[in-house]
Amino acid sequence: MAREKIKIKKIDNLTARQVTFSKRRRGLIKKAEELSVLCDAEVALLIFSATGKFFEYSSSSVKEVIARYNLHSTNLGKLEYPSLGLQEEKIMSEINALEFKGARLMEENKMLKQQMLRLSNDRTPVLVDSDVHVAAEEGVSSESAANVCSCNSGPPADDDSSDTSLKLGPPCPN
Amino acid sequence: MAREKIKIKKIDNLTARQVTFSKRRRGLIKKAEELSVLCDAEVALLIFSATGKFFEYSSSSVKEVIARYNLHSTNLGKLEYPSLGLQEEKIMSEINALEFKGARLMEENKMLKQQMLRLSNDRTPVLVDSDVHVAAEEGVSSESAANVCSCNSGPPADDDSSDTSLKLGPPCPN
DNA sequence: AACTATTTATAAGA
DNA sequence: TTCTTATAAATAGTT
Repeated sequence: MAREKIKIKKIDNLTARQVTFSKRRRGLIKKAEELSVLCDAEVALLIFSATGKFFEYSSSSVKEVIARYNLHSTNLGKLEYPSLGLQEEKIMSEINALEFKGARLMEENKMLKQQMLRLSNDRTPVLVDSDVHVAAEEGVSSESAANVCSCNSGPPADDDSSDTSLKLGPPCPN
Repeated sequence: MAREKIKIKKIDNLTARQVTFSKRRRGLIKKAEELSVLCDAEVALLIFSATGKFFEYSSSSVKEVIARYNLHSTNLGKLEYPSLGLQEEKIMSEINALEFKGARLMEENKMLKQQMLRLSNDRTPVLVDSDVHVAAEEGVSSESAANVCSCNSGPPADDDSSDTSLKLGPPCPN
């Protein structure tokens, strides 16, 4: 959208892609904030870079918005429970919890398959995170299988975290 | 950003606010999609209008992105609940279905870990979660590659878009 | 990180 | 809501 028009497809050049990611991420977050302020809307924006770095914006707190999302999708979505009284909220919580577990398992599943691919393709040894747990046995533990994704987790190696405009909800302890 | 420059504060006039919401929401979602495509990023955007209408965009599925978010942040508190004496068949079957899906995923993940362990034993030693008992049974059928895909585009969502259910492959015997 | 030539987004008005 | 259009913003390629 500047010197030349571009096609919306994955940018081949890595450096160019990272630069564009940085620029557009800022622009997107700015616009998300403007929308929420101008129109009194609740907005949550979650972004994972290709290398696994995480960025977010939320007009309130991400957890709040997600909770609202869950209420919306569970209560108003596919399942129509016409006569559910308020006291049945706990059932909804249970369903939410189960859906969360399912989503987590899918995520873990995805990562396992990726690891598997690497294992079967690479000749070089692959370091596999040792605490990949099935996160649904009993209360989902907090020491999740988080950082199995390509990049090591650790403190974000922020290459361009010169962000000043992020209004974060709850701090992200990662 | 057009005929006149505006201040980023809540728009007083209701109609103007709604019009702006509509326009900017579309623009925001478009840019979210462009970011995810151009830069190979995972993006989820949740929007609630002031009147409670819900809009979303996600490069994969919202639940997946939220699951990933949860891996990065501290897990939500366990949603516990006392015994509910519910009779609602629909609810029970829904819960059963979710539990079944969860069990399947757990089982599949277990298999994946076993395969991975076998694979790595055949090659270079790799550190694998220890609570996987390698019982080397029948050759785990590789099942459908169901959930490996990660980037389908969310719908442009002009009204209430939904689809929020877990997408699982067809049931399998193992 | 800056700089701009251009493309986009969009505020007002119809 | 949709379209039009003048203007503000965003941004692709360059330095």
